[in-house]
Amino acid sequence: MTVEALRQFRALVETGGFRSAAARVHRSQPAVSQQLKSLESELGHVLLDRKTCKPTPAGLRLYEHACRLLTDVESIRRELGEFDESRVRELRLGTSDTTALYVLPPVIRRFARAMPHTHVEIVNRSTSAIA
Amino acid sequence: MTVEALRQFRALVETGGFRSAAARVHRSQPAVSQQLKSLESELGHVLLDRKTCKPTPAGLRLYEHACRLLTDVESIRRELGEFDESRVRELRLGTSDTTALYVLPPVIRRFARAMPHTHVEIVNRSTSAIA
DNA sequence: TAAAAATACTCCATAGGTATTTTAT
DNA sequence: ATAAAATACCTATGGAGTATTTTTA
Repeated sequence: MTVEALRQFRALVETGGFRSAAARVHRSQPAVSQQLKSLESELGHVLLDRKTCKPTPAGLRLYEHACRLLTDVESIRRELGEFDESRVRELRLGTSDTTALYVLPPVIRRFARAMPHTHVEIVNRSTSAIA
Repeated sequence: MTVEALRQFRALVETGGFRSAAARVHRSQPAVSQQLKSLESELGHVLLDRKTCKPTPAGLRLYEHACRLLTDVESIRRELGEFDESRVRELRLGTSDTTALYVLPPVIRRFARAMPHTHVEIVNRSTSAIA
């Protein structure tokens, strides 16, 4: 049972559909299907009625716990986030489309992992404008 | 931030050492080191003083949240577990040492994943005794 | 028949393990 | 000198994606 699975489950219950839930949590629809499936097999219960996308009794119980738990996770993040001292919070970056498309993705991915607290903003303009 | 990382962090705080924490959560010592490291980089704080193995102020806050959250996870498991109806709960298995050593591990792994609620008990005896 | 969910498959990130080095007592 | 933690490296698992099939309204 991962936090991520619970996030997705909450989205399922609250949006009432796999596609909508996927959109809410920024995942693909099959990813949400899979997480639900593994959650169900771990807990040993069907959690969601596939016709109506409404939680079963067991699912409803889980939903309530999940909300509490996720709220708690968010509050941890907020609380420790406020602790923050001197720290770069934002990086603005100007590039051409080509660079943005072919060069940046892996770079940004690594950067975001190394500096999860820095918000990255990318602006695409023509090469000359950027220069 | 995963539930597993929080479990390990709680063990670190409560046992006051990496080796002991690792033993408590059934992981290797480097695994615990790594999880702590990634937790710290995600939350942006040093959480544990490496000399004393005591939590920093931020770590202490996290510890309190972690306890609540983990208790919650356990209560979800317990609550939904009690829901259980007709279900095989135990599988007892007799084998030879050779089979147990060379054949069973991947089989048991798959089985345990597919049937997480069935407790597997393995008894090793000589082939003839098992027969 | 159209929309939604499930399945098949592929790939890659990451968690965990062992072996080893570094650090601290 | 010894014990503990960090680092290096490797492997395997599983989570997520795309493409596709199946299901249902």
